[in-house]
Amino acid sequence: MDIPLEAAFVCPPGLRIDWGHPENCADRLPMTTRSKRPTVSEVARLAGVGTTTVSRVINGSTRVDPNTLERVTRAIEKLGYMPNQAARILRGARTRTIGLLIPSIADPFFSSCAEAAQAIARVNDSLLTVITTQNDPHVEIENLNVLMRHQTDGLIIAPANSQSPVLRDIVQRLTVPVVAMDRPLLNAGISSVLADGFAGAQEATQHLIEHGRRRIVCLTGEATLYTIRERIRGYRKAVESARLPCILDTSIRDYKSAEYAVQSMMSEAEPPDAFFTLKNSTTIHAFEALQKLKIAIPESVALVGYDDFELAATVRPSITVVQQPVDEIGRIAAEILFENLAQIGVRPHHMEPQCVQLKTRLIRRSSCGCSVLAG
Amino acid sequence: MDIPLEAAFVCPPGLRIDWGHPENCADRLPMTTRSKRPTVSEVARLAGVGTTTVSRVINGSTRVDPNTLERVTRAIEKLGYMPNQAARILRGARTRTIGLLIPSIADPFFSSCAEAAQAIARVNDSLLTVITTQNDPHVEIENLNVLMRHQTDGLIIAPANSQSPVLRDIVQRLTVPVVAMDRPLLNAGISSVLADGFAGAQEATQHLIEHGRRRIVCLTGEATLYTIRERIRGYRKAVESARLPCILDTSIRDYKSAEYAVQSMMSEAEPPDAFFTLKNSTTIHAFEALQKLKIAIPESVALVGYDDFELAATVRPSITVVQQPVDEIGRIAAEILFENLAQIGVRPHHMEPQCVQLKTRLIRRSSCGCSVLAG
DNA sequence: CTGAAAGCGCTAACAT
DNA sequence: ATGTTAGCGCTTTCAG
Repeated sequence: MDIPLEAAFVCPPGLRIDWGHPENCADRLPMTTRSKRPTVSEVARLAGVGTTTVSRVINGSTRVDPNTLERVTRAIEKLGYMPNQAARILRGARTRTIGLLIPSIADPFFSSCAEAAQAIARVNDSLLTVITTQNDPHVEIENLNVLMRHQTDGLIIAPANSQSPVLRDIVQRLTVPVVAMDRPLLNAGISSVLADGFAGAQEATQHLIEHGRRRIVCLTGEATLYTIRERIRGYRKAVESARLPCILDTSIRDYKSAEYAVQSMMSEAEPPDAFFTLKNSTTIHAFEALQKLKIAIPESVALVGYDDFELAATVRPSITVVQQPVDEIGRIAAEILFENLAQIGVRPHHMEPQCVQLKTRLIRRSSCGCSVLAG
Repeated sequence: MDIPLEAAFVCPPGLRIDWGHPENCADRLPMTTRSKRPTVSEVARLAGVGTTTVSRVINGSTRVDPNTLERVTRAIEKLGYMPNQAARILRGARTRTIGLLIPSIADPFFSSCAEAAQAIARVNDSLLTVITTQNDPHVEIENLNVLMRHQTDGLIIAPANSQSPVLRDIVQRLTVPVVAMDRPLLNAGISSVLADGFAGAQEATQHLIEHGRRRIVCLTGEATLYTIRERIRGYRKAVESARLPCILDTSIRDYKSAEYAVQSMMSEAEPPDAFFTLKNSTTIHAFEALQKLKIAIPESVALVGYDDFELAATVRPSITVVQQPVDEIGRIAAEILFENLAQIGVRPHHMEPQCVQLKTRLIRRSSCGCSVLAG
């Protein structure tokens, strides 16, 4: 038994929803807003003991007389006492809060990562504080400072720029553990959890080649992100190995640009026979444009997208994609962070940074030319 | 000028990425992990002043000699000093953290709300801590306690059960402001920000009726949530006003159950001529089932869904939906929370609770029978 | 304009 | 087994 009385804080008296005694409910705290919460000394006074004893009870020390323990426990319940976190933190305790610094919460990829990370935080009795960067390096650094001011125990970050020397310097002089997620932070000596975009893109491109496609155009969207670059590398590797042309198009930003790009490419002398899109929005825009222009998928052009999305299987034709282990990424990043946290104090310095590369999975549906069972 | 030197904390010396002096970068803090951060007294000593003066400088008091201010500022920068939040909080300052208690982060609806709320928190110089309930009342209460232990300044919550007396009691005796989001918490005397599901569903059903549909089946999915109930009320109102049968089906949980439900209904003597689905997943499952069973939309049955989703416009036929003001909900909930926070101390008790009902919008696409421009 | 000192609530030496 | 006390880092009277 470690912290036997935590239950008293988790569910203060009368608030237990399972085994509560209704008669305890109504009359504990006055309805007028209590501005001051009870403190250890008040509990101590009521129980007729010293503050140390109360502290020991709260923290589950066994060296307390069963009799006193009983009295103290009752005093705690009577007062509805809850320890003041700030005081504990001031004395050096952890804040039990970790920070998550990501481009956006609304992005399904990152929101899934966040959900997974939060679950791990919960298991480790910690909270997750989410703050977004919109991929703006300035905002990123500012928010990183905000997080540090709030003394989060550690940090998971998806760096806007994997090579930013400024960010690297800041992270290196941080005294709390940091884990990079989805994108590494190069030479910062921190662990990172990534999906293997190179292999994923290579496999996808290779698959298209096996379908007999010869002019495979890679629709990158904005190509500044590390992840996108890796995918480009994978694509390039595959086409070059097959002595096929490497054709990159970075122009697609929205539906309009997609329609324009597709239309002009398809009316060239040697039109593409496949598109490989490197991110979700690009896949969708390209798909819509193809539909609108009545270009048959996969007959005229095949389509493979990077990153799965809910309706990829539902649209007609269903879209073949490279699927990333989204939850895993968030989960493992958080797990590594808490492992690091557990090491602090045990070993003089932080753990050896590790770089976890997660495998992607090619989900074969119809748009690549595979014939799949309907549904 | 309010807190003129916060800049010093936002961007400690050498870490400014715009106007930084590179030569300041490398040699400030020793590479060995500094376990102890500098404190006010260290700054005071270095600047040759008292701690009071340092505090004044930090907090932007104007009553400081320009000369001393200069010295102190330099000392702060030299040491890379950052105030210790815990100490401030212990003295009664806000934690500048608000909590968000939602069913799931991965759900696009709530992740969008969260993004909007986080943006408002940022504007108010606060952090957002997200914690999920999976709609489990037990988890909800436990997590609410966790949040309170962490002394968040306030709380935004999407209650798993709008009528839970237990949750109501807990919330009522909380000393921090609470705002309900998406779903109210009845009789708890707190503000709430909701989308008007009743009106939205009524309008959608009405629209189907205007298209000449007579047997409109409402596919509710799980019908325990407040929001779903409101939508059912709206549907019922519309069909009953038109003296049409009110047909509810609560059976759809996944693709399988959707296929089964659709198939059996369509083979009845009087098959439905329209489906009104009350949530995203139900819409998608029904749509897939209809596709699979080769039932023409909207010729055989029309389809209208509640809640918009990215590809609703892309699938064929495009799906007519009731669109909720997602960002607004998160934004306004957070705004009200910070308004309440601002009132504390000014007025003796919290502000009058307000209930904001946001209008939904019917997005007319093809599946309802409207002929829309392609795209 | 500036400084000394008290005290926020808690825990850990160090007594007893 | 239990109590006394110092002090975490900060702000804020209250004096100078």
